[in-house]
Amino acid sequence: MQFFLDVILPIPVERLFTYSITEEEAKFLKKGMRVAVPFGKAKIYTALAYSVHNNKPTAYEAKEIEAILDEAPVVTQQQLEHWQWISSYYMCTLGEVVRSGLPSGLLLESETLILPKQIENLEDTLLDDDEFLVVEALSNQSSLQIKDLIAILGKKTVLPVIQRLVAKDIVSLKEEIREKYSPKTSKYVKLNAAYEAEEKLEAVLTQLSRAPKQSKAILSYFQLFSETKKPIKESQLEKEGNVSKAVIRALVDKGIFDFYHVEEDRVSFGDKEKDIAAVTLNDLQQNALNTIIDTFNEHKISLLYGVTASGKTEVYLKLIATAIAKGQQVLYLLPEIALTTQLINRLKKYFGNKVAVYHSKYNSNERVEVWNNVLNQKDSAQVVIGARSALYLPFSNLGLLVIDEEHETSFKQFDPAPRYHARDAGIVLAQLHKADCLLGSATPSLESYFNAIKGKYGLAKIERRFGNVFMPTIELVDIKEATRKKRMNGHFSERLIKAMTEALEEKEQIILFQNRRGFAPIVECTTCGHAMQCPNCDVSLTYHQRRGQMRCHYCGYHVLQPKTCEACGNTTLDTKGFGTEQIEQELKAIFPSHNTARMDLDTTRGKHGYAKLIAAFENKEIDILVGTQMITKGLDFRNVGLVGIMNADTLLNFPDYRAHEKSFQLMVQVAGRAGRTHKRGNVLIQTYNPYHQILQQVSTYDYEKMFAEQVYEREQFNYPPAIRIVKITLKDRDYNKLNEAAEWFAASLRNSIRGQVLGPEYPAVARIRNEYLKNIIVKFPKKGSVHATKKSIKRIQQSFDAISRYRSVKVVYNVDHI
DNA sequence: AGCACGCCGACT
DNA sequence: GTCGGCGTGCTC
Repeated sequence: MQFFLDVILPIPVERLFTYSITEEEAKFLKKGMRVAVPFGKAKIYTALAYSVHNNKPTAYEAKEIEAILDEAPVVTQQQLEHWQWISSYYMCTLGEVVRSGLPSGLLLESETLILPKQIENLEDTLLDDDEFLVVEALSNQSSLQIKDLIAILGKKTVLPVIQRLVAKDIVSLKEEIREKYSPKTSKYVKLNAAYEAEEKLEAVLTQLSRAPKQSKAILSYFQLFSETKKPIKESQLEKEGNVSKAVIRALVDKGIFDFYHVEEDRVSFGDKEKDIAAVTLNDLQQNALNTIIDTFNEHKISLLYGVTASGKTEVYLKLIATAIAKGQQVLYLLPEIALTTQLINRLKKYFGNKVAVYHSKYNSNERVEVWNNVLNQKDSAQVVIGARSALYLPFSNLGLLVIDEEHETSFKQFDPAPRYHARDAGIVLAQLHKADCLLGSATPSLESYFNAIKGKYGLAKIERRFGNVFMPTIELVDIKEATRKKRMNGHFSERLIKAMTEALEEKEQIILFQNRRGFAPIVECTTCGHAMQCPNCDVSLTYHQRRGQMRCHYCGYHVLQPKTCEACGNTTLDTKGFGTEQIEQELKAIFPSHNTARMDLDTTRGKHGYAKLIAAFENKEIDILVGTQMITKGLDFRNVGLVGIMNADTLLNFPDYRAHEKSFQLMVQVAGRAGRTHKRGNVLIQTYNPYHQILQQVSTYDYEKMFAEQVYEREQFNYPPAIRIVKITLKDRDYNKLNEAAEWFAASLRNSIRGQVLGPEYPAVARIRNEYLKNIIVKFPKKGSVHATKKSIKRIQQSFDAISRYRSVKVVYNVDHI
């Protein structure tokens, strides 16, 4: 009897791949273990074991697996079930889900190594220049990687050289898999067992009378040990005991001290815990909590709608504590930008070392550690706080899922497949685990609120701020008139400057919101109107003042800013529009004696960039902070008296059916940064159109009205939540081929789908990285055949792929696209 | 996704 | 004349 294994490879190919295995392996292997398999010409890939069977493939000879990488599954059954749901719902392959779900530290790939075979005493005439360079490099190093060769030879095509050398039997090749994950160890020092008895120790100390540093080291060791009652790290003895490394080593050499290594969690926190019982809820919070618990008892999802600074977090804390007490795992999902140290510290304060963090700024090793801790149900990862990718963790005992800032559109993954929405995928995950699921927001998404008032979700509200602080006053400032009368100071109206001056006099801090980074989006010639375009994409280049560059935000193309207009040669270049950089600059001119800072993608790069800015603002080193979206999330600043929104119109005029909903949410969230304690805060919104319905609704915090109006509009124009949407994007370098292909695709869809097919149409940016884009939108009713519709679409793609002329056209699906 | 094979332009 | 560009097809 022969045995075979079907595996999931982390590649965008629909099917499973079959490998041959021995009977022994067949007995050992379980679904969810990793195996290393040869795939393609020579590479070794990590694959996930899916099923063992005896059906010999007929069309090909199955290869043998290379190795089994795990003793026990690293991916659980429930996870696989969830991943399968993601793959089918979001129309991508299971392999793509595996690729984005498994931390890269667990997904190893082989690397080709070039090893010397016979490089001694070679005739120089046997070798050409490239070959000689390789041989010479190999006489110094035991092996080379392909990337080394590229560097050594200074060119990309190194394979022919390698092949020639292999043919001449001078080098050999080897595929090596390297485990990327290495546990972190710490070096500890302990007294050798032989000296533990007191008299022995005294003898040693007398023996060391002529080595004062060494005897002092031993005394320091004992002092530290009696203080902490814990094992002593070498680094600790070095620092706190004030002992040099050389002295410690000398003692180890004498056999008095021993070194030993202990594996350590990189992501470990202090164990100081505050008692959760000390958190008291006010009546509003308590009511909300009770409502939530009631809905959980009905096995329903719950939506917590609490205004900004109403104390939603305390409600979460109580629920988390309950789940922990039951021994369950908890997942607390947040949008990436809201994952601030502020919030993490708050959680750690109550749950101490039960809290693990999982997000993209964590490196591969740290992620693997969290993964393993969750898999093994370790206490140290009982509460996971993370960004959307934390959904992929191997929970087996999930009791509570909290999705905070539920309305955030960044929960939807945009670029590589799977293009999943963490809120929706999270709800499915919770149902799979029969876990409680709580969505929280100060400005719920239309979808969730829609579900709540239809009774599908439970709804809990907190309608007042914690401590009865008033919601900030919102004032709309008409800048159309001011602009016409030339009474604007750059982008600042007189009203805003006055309010800022007052706030600064009161020693309050100010936040200014501008939803665009960079200095100015476009540099335009005032003579001919020409703006520089990106050569690879259909967008204007953006001016970045600090580097004096014109940059493309889509492909990264950049050039130095030209002095004259490319088109007409005039020097009348002028900036149009404005970003955070320019606001900051104007600010410095208007308020030269105050400290200003800017917070956007550019200033928060790196692991700690963000935290530093936040800390500086908290410590009141910064008076005025200019920022993008980033400042709206999860930050709880005590001393902000004024918030200014520089230009509300750029938000409202965004070409997207969600623009109004998003503007409302963003502005209310930004406004919420003001006056969170004691004094009532102020918000100024500058706009050209103060009578816009959304601005009116923002200024009165009228979510209900916004909701009713938007839902009505969506129903009228056939948009979610009334219906469902799949966006299909086709891409190709060939403009004509793309058009033809897109028409073909759309026509086929119209033929076979019950629902509306819109397009194909060019998106706002119709070319990116030299690829032309065209979108087709499919709208279909929620009721009925969501699954069937997707199946029909997939079927059409199969016929599409069979047309050889269209082979190069890439098709991308975006289900529930935002 | 990678990677090899295969066919056409700009240059050691 | 080659090197290297990327279109096309395949991977158990």
